[in-house]
Amino acid sequence: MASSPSTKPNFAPIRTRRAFEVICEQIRAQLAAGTLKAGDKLPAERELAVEFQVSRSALREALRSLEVAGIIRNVKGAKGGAFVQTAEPDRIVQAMQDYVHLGDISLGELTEARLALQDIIVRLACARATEIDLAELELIAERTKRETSVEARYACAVEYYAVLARATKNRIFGIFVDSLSAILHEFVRGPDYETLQQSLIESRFKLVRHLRARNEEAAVAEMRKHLERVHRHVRKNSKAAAKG
Amino acid sequence: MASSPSTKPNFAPIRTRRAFEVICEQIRAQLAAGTLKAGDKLPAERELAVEFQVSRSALREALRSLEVAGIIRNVKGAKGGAFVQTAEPDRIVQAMQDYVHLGDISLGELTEARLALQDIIVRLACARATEIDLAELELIAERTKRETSVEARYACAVEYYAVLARATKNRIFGIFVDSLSAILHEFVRGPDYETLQQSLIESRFKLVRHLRARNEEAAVAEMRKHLERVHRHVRKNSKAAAKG
DNA sequence: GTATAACTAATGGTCCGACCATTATGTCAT
DNA sequence: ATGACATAATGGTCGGACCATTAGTTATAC
Repeated sequence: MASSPSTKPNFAPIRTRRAFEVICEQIRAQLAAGTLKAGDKLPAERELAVEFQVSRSALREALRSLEVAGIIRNVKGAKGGAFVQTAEPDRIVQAMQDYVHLGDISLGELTEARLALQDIIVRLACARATEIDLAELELIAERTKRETSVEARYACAVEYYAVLARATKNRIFGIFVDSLSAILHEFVRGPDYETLQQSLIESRFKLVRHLRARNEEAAVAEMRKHLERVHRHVRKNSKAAAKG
Repeated sequence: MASSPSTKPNFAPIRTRRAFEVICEQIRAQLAAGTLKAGDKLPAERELAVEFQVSRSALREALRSLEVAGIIRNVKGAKGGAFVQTAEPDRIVQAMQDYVHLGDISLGELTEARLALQDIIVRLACARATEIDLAELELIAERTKRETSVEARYACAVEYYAVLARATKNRIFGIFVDSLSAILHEFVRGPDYETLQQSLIESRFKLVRHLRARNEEAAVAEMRKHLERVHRHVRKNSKAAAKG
């Protein structure tokens, strides 16, 4: 406001670099560079603190961040320490869940994304699913039929989608599907969910039959029909919850 | 191994619940329940520590986790504190990046996923893009032409994809695209990238023209052609890096 | 009166040192 | 050999201290 007009301010936003951030970056860099990889063990906290020339508290905050990010796992006791983890998509799912909770992502966006995503997945799975994949899908569908609790059957459904995604041989789709499943889980409860579940099982068998026949269009159509029923239910519940 | 065969072990994996985890959960729960929402300010650390009956260190580790997860932001000074953040997809992108670094997600998976994703996005954008969206896309393409540095032009490309994703009116796709852009960024460097960039600009204009004409198939075809060129380049670089 | 400077209080960031809980390993008595 | 016990390593927690930054308040200068 009171700046002289002759010189353009052009200030760069200063950024206080906290100790733990720098430590995290260094460790992440070693990870990207490959000097650190899954299974490796970091030195003990007290040792690392000396190495980085920070207090143990600051170092611990860095390790805690990395642990929360799913990069390391802290195990205590003798021969314990911070171990670099193998990749787990859980954190991505968690991040997406946080995002949805914090923001105003609508149910419509979620269901639309899922529909579009499953379209791709079914097409790829139709081309690439092995007999092992198909058999596993059938097995899960069979198991779903035998399960008694609503919760157990839902878990089966999640697994079914996950295995289907795996059949694409592309793990990226698996992550996306897992994330959406986890988020939509919160909306799925309702009075008539149990009867819906029952009627969905047959659809899962049909899908496998289409996949085995490599009938892409029929498979996609079956999945769309399937999901649209689920989403109708979800929307109804959501509306009921908003009213109640 | 040495367990008695008469009794099935069936042990539940015990889980040491650390203080900071419990704190995180409670705060996350309040978030999901809506009692905490974006913009709210948490009590001061020393105060919260008393409330949770833990030491300040333990509480700080919890806050640090939440900050790393993008849920809160710690601002210091008087009237500072932990503020609940508005939703930012950055953390999801970060989580995906970590996953790729840690795991063995191949370049092929990344490019395939991007291709499939952009297919959907182009189709949706074709149906829903407003004139404002289209004008912005053109503006970015124009700006790309004027930029001189490779890095600046790449930033324009990322922005172009982001705006295109926004044109779908579904933020989920935006997140996916941002994530893949960030990850693929690492692979994009190379000797002849500059000449490639130049030749890609025209393709961006063409895509906008197809979108404006609501010609879905032409738009999808243009995007596929565009991406396949980029991915060929990326693969070549990747192979060169592996050899070198 | 107004503007500037100095002071004060609140708050996150860091450090230190201590102790606890858990775990692996070595040791010793039986 | 085997089981109980001691030992050491290591993460988890605690409490207190001080620093740096920031917003508000008060004093001072003009």
